[in-house]
Amino acid sequence: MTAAAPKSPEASGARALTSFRTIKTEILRRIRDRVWQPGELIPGEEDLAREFGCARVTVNRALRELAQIGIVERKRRAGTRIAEHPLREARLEIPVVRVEVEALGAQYRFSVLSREILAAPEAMRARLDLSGKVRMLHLRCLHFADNRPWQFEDRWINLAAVPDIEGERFDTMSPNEWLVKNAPFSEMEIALSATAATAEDADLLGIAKGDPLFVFERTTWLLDQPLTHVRMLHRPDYRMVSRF
Amino acid sequence: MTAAAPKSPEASGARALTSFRTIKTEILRRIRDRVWQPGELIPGEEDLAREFGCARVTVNRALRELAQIGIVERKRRAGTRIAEHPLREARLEIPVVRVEVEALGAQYRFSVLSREILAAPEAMRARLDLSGKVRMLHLRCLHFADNRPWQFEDRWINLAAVPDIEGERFDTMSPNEWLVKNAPFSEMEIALSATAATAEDADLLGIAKGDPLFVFERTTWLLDQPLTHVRMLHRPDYRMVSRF
DNA sequence: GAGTGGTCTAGACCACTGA
DNA sequence: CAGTGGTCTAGACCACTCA
Repeated sequence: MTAAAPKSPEASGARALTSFRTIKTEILRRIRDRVWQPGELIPGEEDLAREFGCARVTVNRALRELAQIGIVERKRRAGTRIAEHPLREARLEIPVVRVEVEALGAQYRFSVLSREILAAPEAMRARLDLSGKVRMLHLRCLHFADNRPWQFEDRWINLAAVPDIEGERFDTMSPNEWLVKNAPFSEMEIALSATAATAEDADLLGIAKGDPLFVFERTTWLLDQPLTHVRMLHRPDYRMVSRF
Repeated sequence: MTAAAPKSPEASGARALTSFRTIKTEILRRIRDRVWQPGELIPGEEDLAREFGCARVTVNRALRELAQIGIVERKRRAGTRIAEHPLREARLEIPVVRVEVEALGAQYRFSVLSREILAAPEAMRARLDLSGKVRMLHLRCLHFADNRPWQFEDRWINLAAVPDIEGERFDTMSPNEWLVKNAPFSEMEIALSATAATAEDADLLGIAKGDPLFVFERTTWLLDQPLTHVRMLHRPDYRMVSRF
């Protein structure tokens, strides 16, 4: 018997019947059809592998991915059970503002309102888990779609972690894009909220003071070293959507 | 040689050195240290496996997970390259409102403002990819933290997909929790935005008309069958945070 | 202590796609 | 059409945890 050949009779000539995707779907079906109820313990990997006529690793991958999205909960020794409270994770695509604007068919433009290098203020040090004296680059930018203000960005960058950015003038590439291109990260914290536009916000974004703004804050790290913190304000008509 | 024993000399007695986690970290390190630059093609799985002294599957898992979070991009035949625009995904935990409130040390309470069964309005059918005559349950609920309004929820439920909910009175369990417990889903769409409180919103949430509200909309499906659509409004001081 | 999931190895076939 | 990633098999050791 060859390696990839299915073992179960009903699967003859139909690889897909024992693929990890098929197993995921079948498990979802059993949950939907109440064969397995929330909170219920389901058979172990070994048993399922025997039932599906596949290797245990294949069942493992299916269950691992279902656990990742919160459909089942797995514990050693305790086994796998259908999640009672599927505290699911939503995945949000983090857009590059230029790409986002251009995807709407609008013309993208940005402007750097201010640029200064200074010691990190206490609040920023706390937010980034930094201590001691830290030089940071503080930038304030406005992004436009067809010359209409689209997003106001207030960013702090840890120069110790991203030294190359100190010489950048951002004539053609926005700080956002420069960082995306040159400073990959492995960890991130995001916070979403709504706030009322201050007089300055309103002036910059071309809206009225007190109008609702969508706030997107993001902090990133690479291997425990903080890179940047950014606060982005969007006009009231902005929607962040994700389907998966 | 036993199955799990590492092959590389430096790994003797240190399994972890060739684990998929180690490989992920090492790849991130190389990106950080500019050994591999954005856009660059990195060695194939086979080569890396040889270099790290591990099986190709192990490298595969490391790279697959890095691709999942957008650090690298993979294509058959073309190989794996460091992402130029790491359009990363943010992961947001979707909270059960009761759990969220109780986590703050506050007392949770909810109230069903209205409950009606009716044919789906056109807008809702479109949103849920439904056609024809569809019976839906429409619910409006208010959630409290220590008797202070916390969230206003406007929900539509597809009775064909979740028939058992028709008899529910929601005396003790909120619709939110009932669904979480009884109607697992496999697909979801979320939309985040900010809006100004209408007079009714303001009245319900105990804030002023025009105050900024954080809006969280969610639609869920199980195996292509739409389950529910919900629009949740939060008071201006609400923040949705996630770190990973 | 024993059972379950977590992970690794070695080898293989296959699908896709870019040179 | 050849090379790369995608995935599967079979077998194994190990870590954690619960009874």
